[in-house]
Amino acid sequence: MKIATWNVNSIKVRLPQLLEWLRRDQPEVVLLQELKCVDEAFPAIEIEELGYNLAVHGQKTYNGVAILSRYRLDDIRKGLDGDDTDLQARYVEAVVNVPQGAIRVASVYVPNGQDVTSDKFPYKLRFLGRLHDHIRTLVSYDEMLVVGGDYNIAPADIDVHHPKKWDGSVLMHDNVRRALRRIANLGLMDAFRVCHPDSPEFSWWDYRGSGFEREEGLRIDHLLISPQAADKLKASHIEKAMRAVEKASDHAPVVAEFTL
DNA sequence: ATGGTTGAACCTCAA
Repeated sequence: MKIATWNVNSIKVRLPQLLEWLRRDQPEVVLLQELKCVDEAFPAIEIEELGYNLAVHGQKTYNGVAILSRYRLDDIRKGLDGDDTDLQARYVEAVVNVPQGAIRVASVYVPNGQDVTSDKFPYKLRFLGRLHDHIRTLVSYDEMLVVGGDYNIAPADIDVHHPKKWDGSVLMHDNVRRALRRIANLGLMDAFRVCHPDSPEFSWWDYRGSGFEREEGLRIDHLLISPQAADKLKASHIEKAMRAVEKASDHAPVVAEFTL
């Protein structure tokens, strides 16, 4: 059973790559971020034709998240509690009905934060606090849980190609790292890091400055898994080759494999 | 050198 997360940076532009990848790798569940389209514009028919059920939480121009699943989806939830003024589409959750039981999954697009002096930075920290509070409830269900997405956080220096160069960046700031550890401390593990304790691999490379060609990447996309899911974890990898194609997203998919 | 690239929508913003 493969569960993957991928920030597509526009589902419209990336649809041919997504369809080809779904046909080739056949992941059972895919968590998408940065759709950059409203629900009505989501290419549901093309994806459903490949056998996927959908939970889409779209938004015009920015953000937008979705769940694709080969199994039926129940209990679909869109958005996080804690701030009625936050209208950004950054969270969608559902229960995947596998024959062996149920797996709760969520696709999350944590705000980038732009710069520590920007008002987007405190918004990022507040969002992470709301995510923490919601996950605290989810872990109490004692079920297989996978919260995947673009966290816009490199958890440790090994997750940054050149930590000195990125010092001060909102992607590796102490406060956001602390916010992520606070979520992990609820009992969630980073699937890729569990499988590869010492590998300096990345999931995002900046379009600017030929980041990918220079191998200047960061690992900011994660699959956080509950102990019940970690017990079944078999492998995890990053689809780096998908960052090398023509018209690539700036993110590569991160995949975790489970033996149910 | 305070740049550079991409996407969506608009003539700029967000990443």
